[in-house]
Amino acid sequence: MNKKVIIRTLEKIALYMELKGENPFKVSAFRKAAQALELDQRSLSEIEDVTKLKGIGKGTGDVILELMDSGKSSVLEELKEEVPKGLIPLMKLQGLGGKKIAKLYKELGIDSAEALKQACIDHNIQKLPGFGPKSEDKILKELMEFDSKPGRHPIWKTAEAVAAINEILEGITEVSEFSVAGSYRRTKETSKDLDFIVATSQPSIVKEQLLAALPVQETIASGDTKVSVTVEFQDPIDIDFRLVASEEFVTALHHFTGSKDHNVKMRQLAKSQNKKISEYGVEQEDGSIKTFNSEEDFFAHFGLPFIPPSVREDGRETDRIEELPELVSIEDIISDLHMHTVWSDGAHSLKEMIDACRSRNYEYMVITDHSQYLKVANGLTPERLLEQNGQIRELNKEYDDIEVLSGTEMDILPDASLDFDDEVLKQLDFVIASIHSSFQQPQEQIMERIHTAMKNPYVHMIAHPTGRIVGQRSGYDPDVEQLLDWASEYGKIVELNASPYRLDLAVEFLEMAQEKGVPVAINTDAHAIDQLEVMAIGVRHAQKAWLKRDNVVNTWPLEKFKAYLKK
DNA sequence: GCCGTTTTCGGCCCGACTGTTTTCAGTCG
Repeated sequence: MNKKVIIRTLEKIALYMELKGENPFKVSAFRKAAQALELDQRSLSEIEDVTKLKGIGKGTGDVILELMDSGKSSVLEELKEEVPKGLIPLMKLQGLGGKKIAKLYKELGIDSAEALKQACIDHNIQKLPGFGPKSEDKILKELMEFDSKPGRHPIWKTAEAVAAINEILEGITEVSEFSVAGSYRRTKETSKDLDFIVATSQPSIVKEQLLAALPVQETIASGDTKVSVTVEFQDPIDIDFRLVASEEFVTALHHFTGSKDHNVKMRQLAKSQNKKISEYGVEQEDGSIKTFNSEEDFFAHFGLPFIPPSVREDGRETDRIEELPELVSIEDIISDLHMHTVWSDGAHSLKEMIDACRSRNYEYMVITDHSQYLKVANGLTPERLLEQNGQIRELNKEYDDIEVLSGTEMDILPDASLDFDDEVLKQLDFVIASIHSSFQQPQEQIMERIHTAMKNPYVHMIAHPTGRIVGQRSGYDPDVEQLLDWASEYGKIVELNASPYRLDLAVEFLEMAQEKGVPVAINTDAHAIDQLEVMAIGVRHAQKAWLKRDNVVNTWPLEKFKAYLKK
């Protein structure tokens, strides 16, 4: 039995129990059991006794054992008899939870979205105790928009919204300090909404100014400390602003940066020290509230080093603090191995890219323009490539503060051949191989193409290994585990493409790469000078996989890098 | 339902906002 199926079943049981109005702690016990399984790296067969896992006891353990045994869960089946299936999707509606939905079912027999809609139209909802005209209105509106609402927003879209909001907040003089928080600050690849913490002594003025400056589509909530709006930038997106006093800024920022699991862990830790964390500060044993000047101080108060937002995810980060000093950080990055110039589809010249990298204090860099197959990108023929190679070698002599290496981003063609002959490749310092075409091929063909590149002794790195675009396309679906095994076998580097459009490899695969000892290069794939900045996003994405500095190629000194290429 | 070198019973993270109430439950993050 698949572990994922068991996890989903436990979560489903929790959901049904919620709809049945079960004790909320019992409900969360099933969620915790699901999480315990999820967080355990081992496969089911490797776990000797599931009930030994923290969070799994007799009740949830029995469910798991039954599932492993028979593939069924009698607990879930009984619940399904009591609770109609049509209630499940209603949980997604804003403002409706288990209890209210249970009430709608018991009192009005509502068992589907369709029935709920009709009840709203017939004004039967507002007659129920606990509901009123406003609830009825809201539910109907939610139901109408249900299908049109986008789920999660990819980071490359939210980045634009964040930039626009930052600009607005900078322009409000009553704002003393502000920061984006939430999943965006944790560099999740998608976000459901955006959170901002705004420090001010005049919340009502700031609130007014904000609402006036934003393209507000709808106001969801508007209290003294919280403003929730749906804003229409490119797509509609929900944004929460928390207006707090200056001294509360740090604890509010920590609280609303999350994740939820991280906060739960921190609060448990605080409790064990007889303290209490809230967004307003840390309540001490004597009842006084302590506030902080920085998140560093906040963590230090609990005896912890600063935990970067990017790793505040599943709550286990507080147990991994000894790994933090080894975690790759932006200061460690001394090179970028993948970028384009006007020779192919880039916006800037060789010299301009070199100067931009010098101003970032890189010790070395590689120019990697596209190869001839990619006609739309003005890919280089062998002749042009060798001409560029010559120019790079000349230019490199002019600088003593940076080493400019000559490379290519060579296409792996649909027929599993490579775009350049070995005779050409051997003249280059660094060869990237990547797939830009025929994404729809069956996995065996895709893997054959990748295998060709892996086997070639002159290829050093596979770029954007899955070809995905975050939140838009899933790429060409390679068998990543096989790909990493080959990389390990043939001594190749895999790329973490830092472009927020790609973030390819994804976090789970980066973890896998590190486990297998495959070195990762974080590269910007910059097509213009300003895109060199996405290195910071890539590094934070790498942190989410707990990549160690030593496993990241572009933290290596030039000599070590060159030695690796030679072997 | 799960957990426990203070505990086998009594907790389980904490607080704001809304819409309903007339002091609060439900929902959300």
